[in-house]
Amino acid sequence: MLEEGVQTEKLIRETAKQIFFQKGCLKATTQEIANEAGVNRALIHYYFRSREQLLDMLLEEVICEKREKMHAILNTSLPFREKIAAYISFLVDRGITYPYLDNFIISEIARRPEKREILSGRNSIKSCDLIREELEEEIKRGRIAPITPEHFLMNLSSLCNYPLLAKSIFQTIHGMTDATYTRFLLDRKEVIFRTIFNVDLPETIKDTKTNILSK
Amino acid sequence: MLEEGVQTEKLIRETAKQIFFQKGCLKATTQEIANEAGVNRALIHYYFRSREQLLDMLLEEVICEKREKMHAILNTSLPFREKIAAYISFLVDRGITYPYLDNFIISEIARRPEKREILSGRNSIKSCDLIREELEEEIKRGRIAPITPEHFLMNLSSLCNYPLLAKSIFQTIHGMTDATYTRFLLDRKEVIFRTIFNVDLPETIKDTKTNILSK
Amino acid sequence: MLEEGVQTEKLIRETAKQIFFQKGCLKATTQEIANEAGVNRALIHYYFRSREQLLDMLLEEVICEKREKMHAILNTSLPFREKIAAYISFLVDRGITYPYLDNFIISEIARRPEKREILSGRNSIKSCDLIREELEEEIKRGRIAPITPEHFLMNLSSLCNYPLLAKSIFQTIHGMTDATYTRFLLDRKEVIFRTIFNVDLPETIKDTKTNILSK
Amino acid sequence: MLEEGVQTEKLIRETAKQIFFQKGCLKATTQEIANEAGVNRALIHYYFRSREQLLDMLLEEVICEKREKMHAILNTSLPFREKIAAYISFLVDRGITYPYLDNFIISEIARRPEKREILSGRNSIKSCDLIREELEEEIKRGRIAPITPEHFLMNLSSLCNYPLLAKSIFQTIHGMTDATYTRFLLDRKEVIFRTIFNVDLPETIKDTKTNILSK
DNA sequence: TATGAATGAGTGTTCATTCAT
DNA sequence: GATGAATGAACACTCATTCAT
Repeated sequence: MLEEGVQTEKLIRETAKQIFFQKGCLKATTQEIANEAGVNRALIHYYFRSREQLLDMLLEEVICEKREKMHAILNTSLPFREKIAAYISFLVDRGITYPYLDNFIISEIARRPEKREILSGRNSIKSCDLIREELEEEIKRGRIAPITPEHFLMNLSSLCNYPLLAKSIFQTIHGMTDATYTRFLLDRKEVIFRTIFNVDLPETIKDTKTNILSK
Repeated sequence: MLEEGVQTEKLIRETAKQIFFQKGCLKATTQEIANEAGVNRALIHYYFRSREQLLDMLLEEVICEKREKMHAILNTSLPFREKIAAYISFLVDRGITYPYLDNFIISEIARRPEKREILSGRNSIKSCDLIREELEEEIKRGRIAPITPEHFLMNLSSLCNYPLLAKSIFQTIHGMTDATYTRFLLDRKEVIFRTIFNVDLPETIKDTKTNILSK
Repeated sequence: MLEEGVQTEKLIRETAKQIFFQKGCLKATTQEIANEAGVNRALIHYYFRSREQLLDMLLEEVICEKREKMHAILNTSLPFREKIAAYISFLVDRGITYPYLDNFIISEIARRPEKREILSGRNSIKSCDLIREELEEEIKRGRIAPITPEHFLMNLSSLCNYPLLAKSIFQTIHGMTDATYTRFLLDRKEVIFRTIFNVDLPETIKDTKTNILSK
Repeated sequence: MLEEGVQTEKLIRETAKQIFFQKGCLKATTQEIANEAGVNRALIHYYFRSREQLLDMLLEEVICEKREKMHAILNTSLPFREKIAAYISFLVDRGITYPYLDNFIISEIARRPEKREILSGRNSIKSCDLIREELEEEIKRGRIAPITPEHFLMNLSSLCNYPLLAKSIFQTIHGMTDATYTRFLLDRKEVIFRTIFNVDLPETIKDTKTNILSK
């Protein structure tokens, strides 16, 4: 195959994602990545020039993908509550896959503030603009307590992301096993919906293709 | 003075806290700490033996202090909602002081899982046990939607901590200045209360010594 | 060449042996070894992981080699006196090559008693067992004064090794040049034989392939 | 007392001798010496200016003392064999007290050849000159095989000193306990006499004040 | 006389990176 | 494309030494 190299590049990228975003090894060395991927350390530089550029590429990739999916969900023509239910479900599932992603981004930006750029996708519409009108409509109808879209989204993000980020802290304090904690996390999908809207997640939503109880 | 050394030790400790927990420089070197504190690098080893032990000491100190204050708040004889209002206020203020603390803990535990010990204070009562009965009472009275104490506390922690943790992310995405963001954070005290209890924060609480709008 | 690295590794090893066992620089730093070998300091860690492991490798190598040669000599079918003559010759020549070896071993064991292991080769036969019977036979025949094999071997070792070990001391006290001292050492081959057996070293032995006057 | 300082100085000196010459810790730090002596580290510099000067002082002291006693023995009017018996006894006992002394001297001289000076006591008569005539007389009388005084003394030194120096090596190879080895060393007093003179150590010598079986 | 505090020079070690093959 | 060898820059850490008290 001609694309043997392409596969190797992908192998390195996926391995690095695992190490950084799943295992949370922020300081993982190129050697550790190479070992885990079963390739020569020098190959990392062959494909990515430097550790730093590999990092940036990973971040860009993972952040863009996330943003696109989030926007896709918010752009659907679903009713507001279903849309948010899908959003919650996506965030939680995403967090289960890459629990340390936020942690990683935060640390990286603290280290090199220039990297903020990666976050603010060029000419991309802000999430809060996507829901502003709908949210106002819901408030007007009295289906949700008055709140700005920024606080609304921050609430959502917080309730979805923090429990994943703080997995190790919470698990330790409450003495939960990995299984118990994953169960706890999935339960949260409903809890978060109820906390946000102050009503139970309707059975109709649970069963739709938004698949809020997946995984 | 006899306590000249004690002062220097404290200076190093406080400087390190700033660098690690306020500036979020997880990988700060001993040299950077020494420079910032204006002392010789070797002094850090003189007082703390190793970078690792300095880290542990800082964590222990800051975590214990936080846990004690949190428990103190939850142990007061205040009505439930006031207690929680105070709790929120404390968490947010705390987060403004040391925004990167959770981030730091998470990274440290990912690196050295043994450090979980530092979190689980010896023979300390779990927070959720402190509120279990009161929460059940509130639920029975219909003053809050049914929820387990674990999820209740997780909601609280998430809503308070994440916005601080993710300051750099959110600030970038929404193009907020530092001042705007601090304002946003303080606003959240009321937003969080409303999100949790689905009622406005009563004026009476705002004005009491729980001082929910402080800072 | 494929073995370029192997050569460099050997270069480092041989250089280190010279510095430690010939020049007697017990405290030689990795930098000094690297300088002497004309390589980068980091290469030492590339090949040997740590200074400690380099040391252990050198010791193991040099001790094993010595033990094997000693046992080979004691296992030959030569007459006893010739065997011992060969043994003396080997020890003295060996000592001229690596005068500080014993000194090094002694210091290392004082520093890390665990290293005794390196000395006691796994399942290796003790030297004194190899000569016990022959020595008893010689004593019975009245060709040597009664002595235990342990004392006999200790006498041999002492008479051969100490003059090399203490080269600097003796040379200073007696004001000998390097050349004079080497002559003195080679003379000792005969002196030692005479001291042990109380007879002159026979001309026949001198000329044989045991080559007692070599070097 | 006015001489409190003098006592402290002596305490440090004796402690250092133990560490260096008895325990064989060549690389012992000033901190280790201070700890062992129970004094402040800075005191070592107060009394001895530097670690190096402390070392030199210890060496000078211990070497001079040894040389004087050795010369005293060789200068007595005892018959030659008794004199040598006393010499052997002294060397072995000395070695039991400070087994690592020679090792230390050798290492120091390898490190700083200037220190040879310490060995060659100013205007002191060489040991071999002290016995030359007597030895020649003994050879003429046929009481000992022909040998130069240099080789004779080297034999003596080797047979007495090496077993002490190489204690750790020999003990390991032959699996001897400390007690067994000390017994072995004391036995050597007679063995050495026999090896040198090819006759048993007379009972009359054993019982005299030269006390060859002491300790 | 004695000491805690402070420092500079060095030491082993790690790591990302480069290069010849 | 891929790799072993090699390197420079940095890192935590140690230690003898100095100094003010």
